[in-house]
Amino acid sequence: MKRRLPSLNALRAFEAAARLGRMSAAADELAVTHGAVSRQIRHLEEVLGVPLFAGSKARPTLTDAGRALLPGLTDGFDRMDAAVRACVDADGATLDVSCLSTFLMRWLIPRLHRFNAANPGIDVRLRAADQAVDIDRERFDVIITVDESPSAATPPATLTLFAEMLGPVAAPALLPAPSPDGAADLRPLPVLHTKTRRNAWAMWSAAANLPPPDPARISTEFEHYYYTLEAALAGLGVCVAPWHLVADDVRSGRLLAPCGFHASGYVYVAQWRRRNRKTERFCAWLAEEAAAIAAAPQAFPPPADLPNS
Amino acid sequence: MKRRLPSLNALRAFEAAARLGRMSAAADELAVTHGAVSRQIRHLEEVLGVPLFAGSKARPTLTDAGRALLPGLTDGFDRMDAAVRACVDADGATLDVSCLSTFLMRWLIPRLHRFNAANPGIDVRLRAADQAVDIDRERFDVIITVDESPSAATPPATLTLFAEMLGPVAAPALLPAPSPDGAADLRPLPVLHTKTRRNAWAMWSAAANLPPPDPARISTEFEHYYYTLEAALAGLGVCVAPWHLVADDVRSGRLLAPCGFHASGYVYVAQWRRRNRKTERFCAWLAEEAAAIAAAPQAFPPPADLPNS
DNA sequence: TTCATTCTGTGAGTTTACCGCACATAGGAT
DNA sequence: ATCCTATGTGCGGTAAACTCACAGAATGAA
Repeated sequence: MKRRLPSLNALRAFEAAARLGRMSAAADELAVTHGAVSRQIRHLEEVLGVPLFAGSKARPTLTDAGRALLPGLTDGFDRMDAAVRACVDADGATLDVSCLSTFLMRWLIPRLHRFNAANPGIDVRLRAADQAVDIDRERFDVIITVDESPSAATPPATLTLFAEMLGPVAAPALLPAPSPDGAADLRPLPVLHTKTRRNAWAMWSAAANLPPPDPARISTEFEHYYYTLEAALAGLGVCVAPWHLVADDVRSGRLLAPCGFHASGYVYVAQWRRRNRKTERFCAWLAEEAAAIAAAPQAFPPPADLPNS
Repeated sequence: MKRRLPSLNALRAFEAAARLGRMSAAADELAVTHGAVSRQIRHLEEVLGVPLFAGSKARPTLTDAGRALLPGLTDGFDRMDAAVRACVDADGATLDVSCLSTFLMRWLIPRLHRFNAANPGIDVRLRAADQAVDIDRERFDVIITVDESPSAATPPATLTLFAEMLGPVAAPALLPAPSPDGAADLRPLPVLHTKTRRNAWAMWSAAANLPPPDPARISTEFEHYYYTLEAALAGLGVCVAPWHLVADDVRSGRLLAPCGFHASGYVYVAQWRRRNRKTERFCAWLAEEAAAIAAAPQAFPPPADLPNS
């Protein structure tokens, strides 16, 4: 006897609302508006020909029919969810990674060829996401982000990659001849800012215990950190950059960091929900790569008055 | 941990295709085209990041991932289906009845008040359906139809209501004074036909062993049997009518049936899939009502040459 | 009581998912 | 070789589903 299921989306909306007791809560869980849930449930009631919720509009309660319907649906959805999880945990499925966009472009992608070479069977799918990603809702295997508020009720597994170290960098062509100790005078240089991280200079100055640059100095603001770094490389001015994003450039001499780097307080972390072979391999590789660039020249003795007047 | 299910419709399409082994079969089951199933599965593969079918296009086979996904989905959908069935079987739900439209209007609806009075807790929802209704696919509790091809592999439970008895009827005002034996001369009357049942006169003439009306006679064709009956009642001519639809009119004298009625071979039946309290009550009531009108005057001696020249 | 808050119901308008159609493509069978 | 069967896909249309904004109704606090 064939199945005769009503709209699956309506069933899902009802299941969430019935389980949580409120349509608004279901709307949150399903990432839709309460109106959408309300309509879906009404539609389901019409199709089935039986009221599922009753009582006051502000505090609806399940009817007998609703109570009869709920457990089977919850069970059914749970089983389907388990099946999907098992499927995407299999080795053949891609490894989905969410990552801060600048980190993605300047750190992860340049190194990823090594992971691919070592793990030819694992297909990595990258996605740039600069706003907070809800690891409970989105289907990512690993999320690389900065640890700001470790307040989640059930915190996901977390691998600390490294603490962010900030320091001013600029192209060598822009700087006057460095003094014998390697320091250079940054004061005359234009200052580069980034719209999405306006507190970069302030964070650095607090961490380095040095005054921020004079607001009166020539400055340019870019939409994206990636542009700012490119601008610094192109010799447009000096910007505050995280060590891990410029380590290769500093080591190769494409950028100079005359003031060294200081911890900003941010910590880069990789988070995951389910440990499987793919996730383990990737996180292990991340840890290796992170360790390889960990030695930031934070001990570099900065000239006392360099960055500002 | 919240669920992270991909599109439910895509999951359903995959489940059907994987279970049946062919996308076309899934398309049949889901009552969509094969293209729709193909797209849904491709979409699912993209979202999950894992191929589910492989092999030749003409004979796709499940991948390991697909095999891992299928049983959980089947189980989940089955549980949901069971929950929905239990819910609609509950007393609070409506009783959904599909019915041939003329039968609905001229037989079921006029009698339904008695069912409602006797079963105030059961809400009947009627739907007219003149083409064949697949009781396995549509969500009806009872389907009233004519038994034509009892060839279904797993025939549903069936209640025979009565055999169809056909006979010519006309309004008394249209007929000349009847002869002493109650017969009347139908020959001069216009003949009423129905588009959806053009074989009515032929069926009757075969059953009654009388010649069909002369095609040269004045005739009118109506779109729907209901109109034809109304036309006969209004004195527009003579039509072949099933006894159960005109019994009340004949008994009250609004229609005359000078030739009596003869079995057409069609049998009216009620079918259902799941027996529950509502279905039982309704079918029992149907049987009662059917029995109450069963006595068609088929023994009425027709004049040998009445209907035709 | 009265007001503020919270939650659901709903009309209007918009987006998007989904589907059908028609054709292309590709194995497998006779 | 040719037919048959089954899936892949571009295009276009439609209905489902959603958002928005507002209304209505119950709860709790002042």
